[in-house]
Amino acid sequence: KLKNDLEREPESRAEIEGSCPVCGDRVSGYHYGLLTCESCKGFFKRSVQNNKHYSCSERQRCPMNPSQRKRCPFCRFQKCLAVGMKREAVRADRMRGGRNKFGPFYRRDRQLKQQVYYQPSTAPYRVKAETTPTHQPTPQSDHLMINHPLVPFSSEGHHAPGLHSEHSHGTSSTALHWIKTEYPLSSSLTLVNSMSSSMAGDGFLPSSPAMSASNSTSSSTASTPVPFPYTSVEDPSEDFLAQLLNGEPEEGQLCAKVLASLQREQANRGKHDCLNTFSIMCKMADQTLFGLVEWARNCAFFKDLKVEDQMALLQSCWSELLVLDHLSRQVTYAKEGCIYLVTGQQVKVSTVQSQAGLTLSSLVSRTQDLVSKLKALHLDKEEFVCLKYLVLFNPDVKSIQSRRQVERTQEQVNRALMEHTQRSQSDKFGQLLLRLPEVRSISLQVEEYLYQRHLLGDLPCNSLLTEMLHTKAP
DNA sequence: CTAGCCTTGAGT
DNA sequence: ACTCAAGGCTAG
Repeated sequence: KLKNDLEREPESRAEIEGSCPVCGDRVSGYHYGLLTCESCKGFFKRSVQNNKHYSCSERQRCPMNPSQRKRCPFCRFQKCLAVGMKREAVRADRMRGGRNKFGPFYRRDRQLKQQVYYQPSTAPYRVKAETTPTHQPTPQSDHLMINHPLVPFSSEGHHAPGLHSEHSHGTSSTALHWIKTEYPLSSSLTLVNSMSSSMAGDGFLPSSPAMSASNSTSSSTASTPVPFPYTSVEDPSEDFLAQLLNGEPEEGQLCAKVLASLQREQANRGKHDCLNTFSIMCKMADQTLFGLVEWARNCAFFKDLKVEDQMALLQSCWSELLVLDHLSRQVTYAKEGCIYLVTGQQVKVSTVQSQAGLTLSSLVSRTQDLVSKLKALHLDKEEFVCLKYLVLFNPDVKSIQSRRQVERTQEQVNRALMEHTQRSQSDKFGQLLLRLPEVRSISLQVEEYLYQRHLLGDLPCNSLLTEMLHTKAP
């Protein structure tokens, strides 16, 4: 019997842990944010510690597998970052042993995987037969789940001596609260609790590992400036775009995060106390919104703005960002006739339409129309980021203090988008910009719809969504 | 450089 | 006392 157990153990372990997301080799544990093999762990460590800059002699898409991974360190390192390995987890002070702050996340992630593994049929989310008899969590999304801890780590304190100076003392109007603190609504929402508990001490060093193009101004060994990964670019506008792109979150991680939060939500309620579909959608939107706020806070140019301006911009465009985000997800992932949710599930449009009321129904059709138009234009991710930036940096928002700065950024992005689109189709640029009014219009309708439901008491309380609806500028 | 194995040490 | 992710070491 014991022998049986001993024999079976490694099997199931292997199945749960899967293979290294970088090269496919055998996983040896959590390393720098997720489960990877021993060699990729070592490679990542060396690369970050020695501040390596590789380049690729091919077309930056070299195959990654155990036998070929040595061939192209550039592609290997890129893949490491792409799957979510964290530079912040490599210690600047080289201290050995002990645990860092990610420890709790590893534990949580392990638990989540156990759950998912042992109840594949209860599958990640029961969106309830009401609207979706059709979803099957694709094997691909399962794979993502397995390989990504739900970890949006943003800062590893680096316990660098003498670095914690700023704390958000002083001004704290209630409305400003959520963006000033490390995470929005940290007091009330679950998403955040899990992480703020262990990271609260750090204050908010913005620490965007994304971009710091300039190199070492500080010579201290702690807080090594993070090099910009793409160095070989011929065109300045593409370089600029790469910078914007660098802050884009990875869909797989977002998906895992949202799923995890939904799962926690459901765990907190009894077995038979299921949320209705609308509430689930709200929760998804809410989590997506968190992601977008997080994105904005860390993204180039935006993080240089005054907090008040950041707030004003986000409050004015959150719904547009949400719509845009939805659209990009549809364009890149959705199958024909389906709506692709952040969670990786697909719902037939017809199913939704048959259940939806008048307003929602029209909203869905308008959105789907826009999706097909955008699909026809073959938007790439550069173009989507630009649109997001254009929507975010809106100099027409009232009460903006650094209007010049916002304007300049908008112009810069606009120019980059123009140059980028000109090389593909004749008037793609114009076509793209022409879609923005519709995005705006849809987003307004969304807000209105949500507000109605809010008045009916249908919205889950304590959501960022609700808060946004409320702080709508007069 | 690579990658397997070894040593550390905070968190449990 | 044990765990297990960090860093270290070293043959190939």
